[in-house]
Amino acid sequence: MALLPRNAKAGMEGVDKEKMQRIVYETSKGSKYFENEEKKEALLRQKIENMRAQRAKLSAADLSHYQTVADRRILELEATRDLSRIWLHADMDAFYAAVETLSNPSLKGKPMAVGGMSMISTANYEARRFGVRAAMPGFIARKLCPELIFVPTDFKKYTHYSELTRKVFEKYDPNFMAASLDEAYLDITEVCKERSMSGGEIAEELRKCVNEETGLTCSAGVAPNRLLAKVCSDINKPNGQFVLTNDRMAVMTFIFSLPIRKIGGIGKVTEHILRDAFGISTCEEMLQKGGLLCALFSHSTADFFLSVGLGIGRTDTPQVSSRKSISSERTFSATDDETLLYQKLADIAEMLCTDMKKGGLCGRTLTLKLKTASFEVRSRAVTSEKYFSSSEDILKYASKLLKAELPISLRPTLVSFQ
DNA sequence: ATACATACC
DNA sequence: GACTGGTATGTAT
Repeated sequence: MALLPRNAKAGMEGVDKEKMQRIVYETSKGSKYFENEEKKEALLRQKIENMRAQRAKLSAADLSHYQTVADRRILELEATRDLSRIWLHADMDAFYAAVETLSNPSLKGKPMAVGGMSMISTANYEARRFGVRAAMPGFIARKLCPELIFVPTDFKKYTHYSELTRKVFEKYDPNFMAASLDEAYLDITEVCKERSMSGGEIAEELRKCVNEETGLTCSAGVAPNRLLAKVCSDINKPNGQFVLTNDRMAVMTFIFSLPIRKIGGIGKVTEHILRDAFGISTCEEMLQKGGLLCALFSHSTADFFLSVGLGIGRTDTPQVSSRKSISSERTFSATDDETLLYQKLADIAEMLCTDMKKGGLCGRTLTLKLKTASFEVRSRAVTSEKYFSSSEDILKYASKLLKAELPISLRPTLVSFQ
């Protein structure tokens, strides 16, 4: 059985999900992509089996030891709980699609997706009712919704509107953290205090202001930390908000019934592992099974799981760290023509070099990412003595890496690390 | 340092 | 017919 694609998004009530699943399945069944997905799922099942076996091997003494470890760690984490800050997570509603509708109002009310036949990056709410969603290939989306309108991606436009929203965010928190073009975290503790307003009142005002400045709507979550604020912004999407008060009991009540998949950082795979190997589906169960988690996961992963169970997240404002990598990748139809592969590599090297020059960046490690015709992904890296940034250097290292892989049928990529 | 996986938008 | 692209981070070796 295939894994479910992604979170069911808002606006999907009263829709024939089974029929949609079947269309998605029928459309991709038998493809190279599908075969690769099945292979990955088999590996995941294997990994889960291994974890179940490890779990079964734990003696009563082990279990009691790790329970003690978990109990102590829970107390330590609880001691770090900070309820003094108010965080707001702002999330634009169907951002790219909404921007495109703004510049072409005739799209209003019609199912529409931003992207093309190979991939969709955003679907508006009308399209979501048909099961169309981000990260779905366009040709499948069109099967789900034959009248779907496709609009090509235009990052310049989205960047412009993103800047408008950021001017608003700045007024509430000059140090706000941009998470992407359409999402940001704001520490609104000070502004709440200065203006004697609640987090919810600030959120209402901010959303109204964003709407006036851009014509777009957004949703907001207000909570004592960023992890919770992010969960909250999704609750009353679109054009809504949700406030979680700075009260330990309120936080615990909220988090306990929450499915773990709602938490940022817990994706499809982690959800599957925790459910099938440990019977964990809600955040409360993270705490209840804390001993097992401490026994079978690394220190940092177990810590993350336990803090999720406690509803503890980051409340600090880290200074903006410099970027750690820059990459350029392009997927093309599979070929084993070596001359063509080198040509593609040169093109990507050129694009990467352009981006590096633009950012005034250079790197020491070059990673060549290869996608085979069967959708398998490989990476090969070299680290040089000195930093480099010229397209000649990039191509020199990349060619060497590619040469070692030939002969091969590829649809590749190129990455450079710092 | 390298390879690969996971996650997020 | 067709399943992205950019960045960060975790885990294992």
